[in-house]
Amino acid sequence: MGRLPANTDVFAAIADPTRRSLLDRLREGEQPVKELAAPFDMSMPAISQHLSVLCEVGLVIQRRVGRQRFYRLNPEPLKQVADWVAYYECFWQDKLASLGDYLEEES
Amino acid sequence: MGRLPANTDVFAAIADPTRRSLLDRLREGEQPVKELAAPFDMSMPAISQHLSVLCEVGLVIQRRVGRQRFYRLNPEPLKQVADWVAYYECFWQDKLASLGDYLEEES
DNA sequence: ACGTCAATTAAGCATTTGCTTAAATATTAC
DNA sequence: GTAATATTTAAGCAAATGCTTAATTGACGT
Repeated sequence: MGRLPANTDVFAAIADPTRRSLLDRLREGEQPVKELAAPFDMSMPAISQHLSVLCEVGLVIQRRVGRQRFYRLNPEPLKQVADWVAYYECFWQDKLASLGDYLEEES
Repeated sequence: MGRLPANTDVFAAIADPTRRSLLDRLREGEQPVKELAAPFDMSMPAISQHLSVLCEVGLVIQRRVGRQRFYRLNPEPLKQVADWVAYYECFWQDKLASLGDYLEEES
C-alpha cells in the first residue's frame, strides 16, 4: 500500500506542524498569503506549497482579488479525522469511568 | 522548523494508514505481533517498524510473554489530536446552525 | 509601456519515509 | 545441544517531503 501522498489525504496533510499552524491562523478569518505567511520564518514559496497541499485536500479555499489570493478555512475534511479519533474517546471515558468507580469505592 | 519525525509526533504517527489500521485492530484488545500482522500484505519487519513508531509516541504498549510480544492500545496521546480537531468542530456546528436557520426560513 | 507587488511554478537538494531481504536475538520444544 | 518459532535489528533502496533560490505569471500604478 504505502503512505498516501499529503495532497490527497487529510491525515497526511495535517501531519505537518506548519500546515496545522496555517489552519489555526485561518480560524481568525480569510487572509491573503502575505499576511498568512508573515509569522513564519520560511520563504514565501514554502508557504505557497503548504497552502497548495491544504487546497488539494479541500481544507482551504482560494479566492482571487486583484493580485492577491485570499485563503479561507474549510474544516469539513477534518470531520474524517474527528470521526476516527472519536472511536478512541470512549477509551478515555472508560478510563475515567473506572477511575470514578475506584474513587467511589474508596470513599 | 520542518516536519517532526513520526516517532516523536502523534500527528505524524497517525498519518500512515497502516499505522491507523493497526490501532484500529488493537481496539479489539491486546494481540501478539503475528496475529496483528496477519491481515496486512506486508513483511513482518515492516509491521514491526510501524509498531515501534507507535510505541515511541506512546500510542501502544509492549508486553513480553515468552517469545511473543503483545501490544496493547494506549489511546491517551490521541487526546492531543482530539483537542486540536475540537477547535474546528464549532465551525461545523456553525454551518449546521446556519443550515438550520435557512431551513427554518424556508418553511 | 515599464516597474513593482503578490503569488505561483520550476528545478534542485538533503532528509525522511516505508518498504524489502538478510542477519541477529530470544525463547520454547525436542 | 539443536532446531524451530516469534520478533527485532541492520542495511539498502526508491519514492516522497519540505525546503531553497531563480524564473514566471498576472494585476496595479504611474
